[in-house]
Amino acid sequence: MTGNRLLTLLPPHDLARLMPRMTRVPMTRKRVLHKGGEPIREVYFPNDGVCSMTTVMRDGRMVEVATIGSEGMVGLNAIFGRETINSESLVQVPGTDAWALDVDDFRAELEQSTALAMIVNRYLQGFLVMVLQSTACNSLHSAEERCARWLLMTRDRVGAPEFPMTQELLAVMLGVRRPTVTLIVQKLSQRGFVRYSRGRLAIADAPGLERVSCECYATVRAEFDRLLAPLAI
Amino acid sequence: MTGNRLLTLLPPHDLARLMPRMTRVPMTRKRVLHKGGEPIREVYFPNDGVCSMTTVMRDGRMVEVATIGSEGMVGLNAIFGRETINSESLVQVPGTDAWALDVDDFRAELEQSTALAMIVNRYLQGFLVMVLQSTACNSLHSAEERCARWLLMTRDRVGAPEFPMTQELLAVMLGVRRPTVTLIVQKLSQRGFVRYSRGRLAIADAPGLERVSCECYATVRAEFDRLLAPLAI
DNA sequence: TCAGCATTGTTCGATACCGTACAGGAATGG
DNA sequence: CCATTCCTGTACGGTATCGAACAATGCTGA
Repeated sequence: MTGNRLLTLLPPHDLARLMPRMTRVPMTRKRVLHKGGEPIREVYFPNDGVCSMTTVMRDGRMVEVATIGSEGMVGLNAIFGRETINSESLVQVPGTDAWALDVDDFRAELEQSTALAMIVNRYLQGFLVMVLQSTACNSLHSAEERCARWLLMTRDRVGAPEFPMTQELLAVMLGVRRPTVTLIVQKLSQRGFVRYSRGRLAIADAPGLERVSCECYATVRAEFDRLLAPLAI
Repeated sequence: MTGNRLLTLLPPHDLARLMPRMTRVPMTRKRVLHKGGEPIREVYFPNDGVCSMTTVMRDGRMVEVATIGSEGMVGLNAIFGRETINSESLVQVPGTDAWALDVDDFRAELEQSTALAMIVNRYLQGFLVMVLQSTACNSLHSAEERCARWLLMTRDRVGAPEFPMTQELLAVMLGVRRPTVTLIVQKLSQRGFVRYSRGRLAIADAPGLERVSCECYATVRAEFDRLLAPLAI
């Protein structure tokens, strides 16, 4: 049916009303879901794969500010209105598809369905914690720690220990240069935590990887688990 | 009356209903408004001065994740409930006082007053943009650029080009060590952008400081100005 | 099969910042 | 007025990461 965690939490009745208005869009790599500066037309509920919300600086440098997978939605700020904020969202790790919903439909549904409003509210809460933690993380933790964190987060979201991932993309995620990523990945390989070959990354020793990752991984994950636990709704 | 921008935006009737339930708390330096891990009891609307929302890591290292002054409120996440998130809020730059409001009163008022809900919603929007921008900023910009940005932001919030500020605090704000701050401040002094002496910082050449600051200063400021413009309510 | 492209590996010097330690000056409180 | 505490300046070697090339490898499509 759907692999998206927010949609899964919806009561069947609410979900049934929503489904006819949603379309499937393929989660192909590098697909741009929201372009910076353009109004949001649709919001997306990924069933798998991973999307990045990025900020683009004036000099063209781009860096990830938030990661979104099946636990959330792309275009959260549509709750505030159609205007975009200074950021761009795109698919980083490909998946099968995401549910796309027109912004107006989404906003209308938020009014009608208290369940959806509550779920989106909880996701917003988790999203905020994630971004706050990332802010601290980026100023205190090394590129290696953050790399390990990102790989673990991605594994959780794609639901598999192996996924396509170029070092170039990883460099954008972490806000470092690509050669730095090469060094880090080599280091992680030598210690047996990951295996890497030409665009495919496999996590070989997750507990080991978690040891070299910073605490931000566990913190954010615990928060999402708490907020999006089925029973809590 | 009040110097807090959110309260000022309230219609007189709504503000009048709120005032009797608020108390003044002095904005003395290092005063802790929300302790990490403890439930939020009150939210605060600063009239002046600057507060920091910080994240504390397991090893004790602390770093600022958001700055709050008279343009906002401390304890925004009370909109989600009483539970704290993994962060601590305290006064960084002293001011005269802030309005304190009991969380339950705040939440009740959010239900009753659509004006307050709308204003808080707008502040949330700005807050999110600020934190997202900071995430990117922390991973791309140098300590010097971020320092200049922080000083300009602080000037805007205290409404004066001179304010008390130790290098130790500045180091926590920026997530760097104190000796690094010493070097940066010396550099900014030599170029005539700031004057500094024992706990007092004065901005001598704001346009100059803005030139060495990263673009994040202007971006976030423009966003808050847009969102909290009186006419837009 | 081969050309072309995307991706990865590697080098180099340069620089920003760390970690730690210590010393001196200014404010503060008894 | 003295002791203490806070704040600032400074030093040092060490490390992470930059910036900018260039080489090497594997994929892909004509």
